[in-house]
Amino acid sequence: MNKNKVATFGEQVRLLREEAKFSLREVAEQIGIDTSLLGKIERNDRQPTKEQIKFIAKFFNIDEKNLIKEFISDQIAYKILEEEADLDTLKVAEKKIQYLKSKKSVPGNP
Amino acid sequence: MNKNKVATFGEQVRLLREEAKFSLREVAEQIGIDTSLLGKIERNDRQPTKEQIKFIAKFFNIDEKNLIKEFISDQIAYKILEEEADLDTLKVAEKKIQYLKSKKSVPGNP
DNA sequence: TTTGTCAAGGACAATCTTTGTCCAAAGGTA
DNA sequence: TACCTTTGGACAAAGATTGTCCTTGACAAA
Repeated sequence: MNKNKVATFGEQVRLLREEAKFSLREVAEQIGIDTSLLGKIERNDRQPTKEQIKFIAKFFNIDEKNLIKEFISDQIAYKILEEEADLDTLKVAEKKIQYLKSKKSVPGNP
Repeated sequence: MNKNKVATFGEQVRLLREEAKFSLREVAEQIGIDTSLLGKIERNDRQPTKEQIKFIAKFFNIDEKNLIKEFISDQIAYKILEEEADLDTLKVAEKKIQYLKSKKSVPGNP
């Protein structure tokens, strides 16, 4: 798969599947879920569980951690869009992550 | 309030309240919620609704949009932390936001 | 046409999560 | 003691999500 192409989690899964020339049914069966559910996941109208992501990664033989990252970044992207939040909200979030990490690692802090 | 200080949504609300020398009860009463709930919001163990954020902004006479941004960035920060995701997940999210925005704005696209 | 496969999407029960309140307890102050 | 503040547990009510089943439409092959 083209690594430079930006695509949502679902789109990426669909691409993987189409490249490998599988039908939804074939893949869903292997993963152990309903055909319809996999279709929804590919269209981003159902969120996959961690388990399902693992199965998908295993099925297509791709890195699981990376696929999870794709999923989480999707969730963040959708949140920003649906809240109509400014892009720079991400910058604020980044600062907070560092702040919260440092906070946690200070000994004697709750 | 010091704009350079990074703090979570709840911490910021608490600071505002303490600076203005109000008790939880006094503020909660005005906002129309339980004292305990406001306390939890300040400790980030309950999420405020949009409505509550509006009331809080009004009460302390601060910019509502900005407070909402603080809230959303909090949510993103907590998500990254609890998923133990890489910081660069945010970069991926940013690309996806742009991608999704451009996708939506192309005429003749679903 | 008919048959078969595929994907899209609606409906819905089951399940999981979150919300908001009430209450009890701990700590402080007068 | 009496009073006030904050914390946090428990829990019903409300809300959101999941996964499945089923129907529909599109397309291709026989």
